[in-house]
Amino acid sequence: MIKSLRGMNDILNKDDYTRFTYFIQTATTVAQRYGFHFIETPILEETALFKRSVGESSDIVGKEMYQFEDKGGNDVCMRPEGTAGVVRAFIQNKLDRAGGTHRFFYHGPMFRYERPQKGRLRQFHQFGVESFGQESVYEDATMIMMVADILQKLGIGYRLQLNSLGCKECMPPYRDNLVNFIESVENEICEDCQRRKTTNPIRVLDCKNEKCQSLYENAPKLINSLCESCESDFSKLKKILDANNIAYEIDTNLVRGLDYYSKTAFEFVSDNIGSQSAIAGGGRYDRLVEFLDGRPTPAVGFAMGVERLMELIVMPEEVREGFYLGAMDEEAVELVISLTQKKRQDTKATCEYRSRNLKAHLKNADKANAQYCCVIGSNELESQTIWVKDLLNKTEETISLKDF
RNA sequence: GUGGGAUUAGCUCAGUUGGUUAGAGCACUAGUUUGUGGCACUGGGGGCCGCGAGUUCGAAUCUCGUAUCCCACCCCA
Repeated sequence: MIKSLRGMNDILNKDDYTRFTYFIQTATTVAQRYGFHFIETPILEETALFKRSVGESSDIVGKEMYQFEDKGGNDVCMRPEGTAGVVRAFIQNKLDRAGGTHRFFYHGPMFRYERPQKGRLRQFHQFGVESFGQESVYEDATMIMMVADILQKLGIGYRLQLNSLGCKECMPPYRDNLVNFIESVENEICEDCQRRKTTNPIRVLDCKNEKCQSLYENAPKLINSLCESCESDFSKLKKILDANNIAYEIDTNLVRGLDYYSKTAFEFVSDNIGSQSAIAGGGRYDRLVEFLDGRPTPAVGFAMGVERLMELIVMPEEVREGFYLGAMDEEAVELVISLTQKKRQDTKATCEYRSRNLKAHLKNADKANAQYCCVIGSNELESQTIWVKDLLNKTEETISLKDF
């Protein structure tokens, strides 16, 4: 038997597909209310796009990409995340030159060659949004409120972690400062941290090793080294979140794994889905458009992990809807099919192709979760009527076919 | 990539010190006398016991390999 590849799942059982579609519908509705519109970009992109945007020092690009040469000899990758493609499309379509604000939302599969675990798949789905052209930190706050809105509508509890990664003014000096500090304790830190020192020094701060953590207690903190503009934006952000009743915790060790982030960084985490606890994450990336050869354009965005959210969703109760039709006489089957077809123009309608007794039809209608069970037997056929029972209100009537 | 646990019906799981035709609940399907659903009762279908080797008279059960899922690390949504 041929099976799906490791870490790549089908979404086909009822619990999965109802949750998946409910999530996409809910998130789409919210994003549209915030004035975002749909964008779809290719799954396959030139490898260079991800190397330049996500960053070669990141694990995602360094060891997790589905990268190969296509038949035309191009070095291509299946997208490991969504932002790079949207930024590429933004620049390619010259929206960076058009000016103004451009807001997009997208959803689709992403690919990372990781060791699978609960909440960590090789093909997984993200819902994300990107906003271009807004320099204001209020846009960052709006992003966070949008995530909170979506989660609230889905009945999902969360903790929000917040940090500022600084900008090109305050980050580099801080980084040098931190590297100096790391060198001062270099002999005592773990191997991973020694590697991080050169690849991505900020990452040492959230090392899980207890010994490292105790050494880093005295490490310089970026939050205390922010420049005036970053400091003021971070205060504004906290203030606006306070004003809108969004609870958060400052996590000075929060470092997003993608190199393009600056200033605001945030992560929504859940304590109920195991160790892969990040359910949404995002932040500002003011320099990425320029990195990818566009005109400098401020931008901010986030992405949500659909599979991780799915099991947390509190699903609304299923409601009875539409019609079920059946025949109790072989002669009536084709009439039933035509009537079902007619009903489908306005609502959900299903029918049974076999002629069955009334009890069987009522059972079927119940299982199909229809509100109305409609049956035609020999009596109805003769009088050109149809028997209709409302399964919800337990009422029934026989009506003329003309009025059905 | 490293370490650990699991894998038996569509789903959730039993299965004795290795011993006859491998079980249950749910789900599916058909009936319970002829036109009234959810409930109940009675039948029925459905298993290469993950896959491949080995030990044995005999393996779901023991050994090894392999695949997948799960847990932790790592990483991140």
